[in-house]
Amino acid sequence: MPELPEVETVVGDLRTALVGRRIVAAAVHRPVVVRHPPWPTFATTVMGTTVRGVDRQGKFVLCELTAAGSEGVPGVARQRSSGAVPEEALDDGDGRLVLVVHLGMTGHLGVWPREHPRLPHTHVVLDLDDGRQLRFADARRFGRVAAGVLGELRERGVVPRLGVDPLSPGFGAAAIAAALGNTRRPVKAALLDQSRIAGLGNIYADEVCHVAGVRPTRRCHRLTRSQRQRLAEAMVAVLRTAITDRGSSIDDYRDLWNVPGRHQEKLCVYGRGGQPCVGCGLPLKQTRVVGRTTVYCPRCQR
DNA sequence: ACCTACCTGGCC
DNA sequence: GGCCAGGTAGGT
Repeated sequence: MPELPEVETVVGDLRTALVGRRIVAAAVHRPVVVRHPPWPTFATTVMGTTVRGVDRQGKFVLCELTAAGSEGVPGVARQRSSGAVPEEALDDGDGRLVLVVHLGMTGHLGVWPREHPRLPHTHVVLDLDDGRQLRFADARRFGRVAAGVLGELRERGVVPRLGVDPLSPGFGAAAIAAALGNTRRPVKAALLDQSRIAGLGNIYADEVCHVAGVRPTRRCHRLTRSQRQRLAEAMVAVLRTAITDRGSSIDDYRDLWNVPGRHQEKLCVYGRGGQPCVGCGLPLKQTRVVGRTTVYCPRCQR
């Protein structure tokens, strides 16, 4: 399942593959995956645009597009045509035209030569000016694509308000710890709540709790200062390591070229219910918290 | 703050 | 043949 590290991996690879490329054709084979604007306007919105940059907000992939035909027009083309521009230099304002992709559970973005056979369940195909195609495939169709001005997409709820991004340079451990809040809900609920903390899903929420030594069932308002601090630090450490490993491929996640990540082998608790804890050897407990399968060590996590 | 629908491949 | 996986939206 694509969570922050998988999305970050895809975003980095997309940046290399797409920046500077023009979208010369757009085909939607399964209109229901296009969240906005209604097909076929989606196709005309992206057609003829050039990709200026690729970044991420939580699990949302944002490809910044120039308006069609605006390349080289003074005052419209921006001073960052090289593609080697650092991420921070990108306009993160709501005025930019963006192609938005959320991968949901089984969504996949691929970049392939036009003649390369398509993966099953390929719903959207964008032809690029280098003879390759950006393809969106998704067996379970929980994923969505959209295009438009970011501010309008926000107003329409296509891109929701997201909480702090644990890897954003703008947020330190204190801000992340505060974002957990003081509710009586279990800490796992807060970790999964994208409007508090953006980017964690079921896999990394459990891993973060394990590394922090906190039970996923612990209520937020009962967290000690030190537990909050450890959770904040664990988020950064777990997510960064997973990104280094190019994400976790449990069942479906693959990168742009269909290559799996390698972090699944390093997961401490996810998918390991009943197996011995890497810390103490006691069998890991598998339960259900806020409707999600949850695994933790009853000794190492309090 | 909770519940259910959405979806399909994989597994018992 | 039926159930389960889970991110998000939308409803109560």
